[in-house]
Amino acid sequence: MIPDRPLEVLKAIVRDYIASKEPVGSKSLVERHSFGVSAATIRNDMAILEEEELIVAPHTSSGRVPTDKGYRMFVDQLNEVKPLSAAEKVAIEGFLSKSSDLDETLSQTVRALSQLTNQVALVQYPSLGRASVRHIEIISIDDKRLLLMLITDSGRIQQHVLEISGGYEGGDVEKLRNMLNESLTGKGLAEVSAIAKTISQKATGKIKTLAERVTPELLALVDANSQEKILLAGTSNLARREDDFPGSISPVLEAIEEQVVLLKLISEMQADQHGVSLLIGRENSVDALSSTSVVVSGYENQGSEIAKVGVIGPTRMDYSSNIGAVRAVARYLTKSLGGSQ
Amino acid sequence: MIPDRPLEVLKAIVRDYIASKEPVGSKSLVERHSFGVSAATIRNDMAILEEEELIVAPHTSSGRVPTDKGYRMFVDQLNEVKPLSAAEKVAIEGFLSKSSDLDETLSQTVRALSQLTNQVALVQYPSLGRASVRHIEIISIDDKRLLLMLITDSGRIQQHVLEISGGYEGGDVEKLRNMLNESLTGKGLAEVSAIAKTISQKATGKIKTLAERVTPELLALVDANSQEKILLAGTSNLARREDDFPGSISPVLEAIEEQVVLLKLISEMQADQHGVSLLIGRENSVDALSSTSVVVSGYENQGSEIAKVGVIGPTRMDYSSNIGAVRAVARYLTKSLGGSQ
DNA sequence: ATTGGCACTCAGATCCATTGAGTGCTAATA
DNA sequence: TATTAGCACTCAATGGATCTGAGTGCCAAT
Repeated sequence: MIPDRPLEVLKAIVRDYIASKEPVGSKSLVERHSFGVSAATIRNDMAILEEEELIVAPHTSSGRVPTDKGYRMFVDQLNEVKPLSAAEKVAIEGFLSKSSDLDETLSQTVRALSQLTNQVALVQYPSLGRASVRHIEIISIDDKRLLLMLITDSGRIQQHVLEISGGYEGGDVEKLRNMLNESLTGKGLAEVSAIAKTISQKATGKIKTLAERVTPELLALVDANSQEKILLAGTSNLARREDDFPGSISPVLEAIEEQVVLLKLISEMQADQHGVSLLIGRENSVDALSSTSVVVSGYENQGSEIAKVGVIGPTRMDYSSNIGAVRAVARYLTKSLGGSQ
Repeated sequence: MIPDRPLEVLKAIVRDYIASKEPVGSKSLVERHSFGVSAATIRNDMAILEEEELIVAPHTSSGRVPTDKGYRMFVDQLNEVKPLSAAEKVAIEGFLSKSSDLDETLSQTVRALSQLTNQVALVQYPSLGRASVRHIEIISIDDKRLLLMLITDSGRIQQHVLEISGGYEGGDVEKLRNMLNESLTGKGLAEVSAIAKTISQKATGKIKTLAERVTPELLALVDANSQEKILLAGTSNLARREDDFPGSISPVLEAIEEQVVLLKLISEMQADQHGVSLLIGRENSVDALSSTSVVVSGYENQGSEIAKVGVIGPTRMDYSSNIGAVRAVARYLTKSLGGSQ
């Protein structure tokens, strides 16, 4: 629908604007790129683009700036993303190969991604969804307290200390633990609730008392596990791009700190052509984030996507390299999890 | 050494400047406060203060602004800090009474403090120092991986997943766990290294192999435990006070994200009169933080200080209420830990 | 020791002219 | 029909020049 040259012009505008932060005009455009035509022709093309709301002029008679729609068209046209440099690959490998511990892996990943892209990086913890119980552990810390742990097959470990009023014996704890593990290991988290109840009922005597104290906490853990969690890194990268935000950055930072908002945002995103999914500017529903874009990709364990990883930055970002970085990091993460799970 | 009225003038200047962000002059000073004297007299007093480098004029002939030294004198003169309102107390209680889990307690605390003060709040995890081993746990997750846990008496729980190449039996793991607990429980973290070695030597056969794999990881955990950790909240509060920072906030945010720097800073701080310790502006050694002040207080467990909690914000902050809030939160935290440990 | 008075300073606001990159339109051209 | 040169026009940004007012330091008088 949009002719060829105008499309090229759009791409050039986006690229120049990303590089310079200055609205770009027809003259500088013909100077920097070699379209075989004159500035006047470019102006005609720009009129088309403006008609389609792909670009807009901040003031009557100054250069043009891409709209959200313009950026969108730009990335949709993007058929190859900037691959990582060898050095970057090495850096990622170094970051990720160290640990087989989920917590560490994720926190290293998010830091790596933020350094790679110079954006705010985020990684979502593997969520309940398809997760199942790998192991339940109850440890007696002292005679008044128990440490309850839930380990899921995604590698996520959740623990909670609970206080016990009445006395109990080591044997009881062990019995309860075995009961729980026998009936729950391998079960999906969603099923835990129902099963745990029957255990409470089956038990007798002291163990029953104990079970009645422990199972609610176990369910709370499951709940906390399903309550998704996000790890952030590189917040200061946003601040460095202050000028890309209209009034002040602080509402943006606030919105990003608000995990619930972010989670809702990224969980609604579905990967497109590059295995990467993005929201540009007002495409996302959060008002404070109207001048930011989000780039995420899913990462997998055992063949199915378990959570997302990505970056968030000003709408005026280098989409090509950010998409490349996010995609690469997601792959490395998948590989790293696959290797150790 | 500094006469009475000038001191009062200093206090008024600090308060007015904090409230208005405008350099304050002699005239507005006599208007807003009822010194019984004229503006000219105030000017004389201000000359004294300027002589002592407690205040400074941004430009020849504009109002005065407190220097770091001025703020310092101000807070040192502060003999009563703003107590929390009833509503604030209720809010804290609500925040902190929920959990007996260290992780949760701390993260709730730091969020509460940041909301209370509208500053960036930070809490340091209890560090090794006087901490000792309460319990060591080894859990076999599957036939290739073990989960190693270290629980200290400060309530900190640290875990690490490690992969085992050779096969092992459940009994071996249990034996090793018992050996470790018998010899390490109650011992200070500093002693763990030496003792763990002798265990490796004492063990035989399969257990020895296992021990040789596990103890290094255990030491790494101890190390990670001694490697202090800080929890932050409310970063966006800094951004909201953008104008209080000369060029851009981003170097400030960067410095704050850099845990190592922060840790060094707060660990060198020693409580003064109010049980609270503060660094004002350039009193701290970090360049990027030269226009911020740090307010911290220690919190205790079993009678001795185990870590710090506090806020960091622009030098132009409301010291009185921030000191009050930090002190109160530290006390609540101490109480909350004492109750559950 | 305090004060009224006064000359002086200087950042910030306001106004104005200039500049220049950029536009839209039209008439000529390939 | 698509392209282009030319031209009048717009308007943000820039850089004085000027004005204003809050604030100062100092001095002589109380």
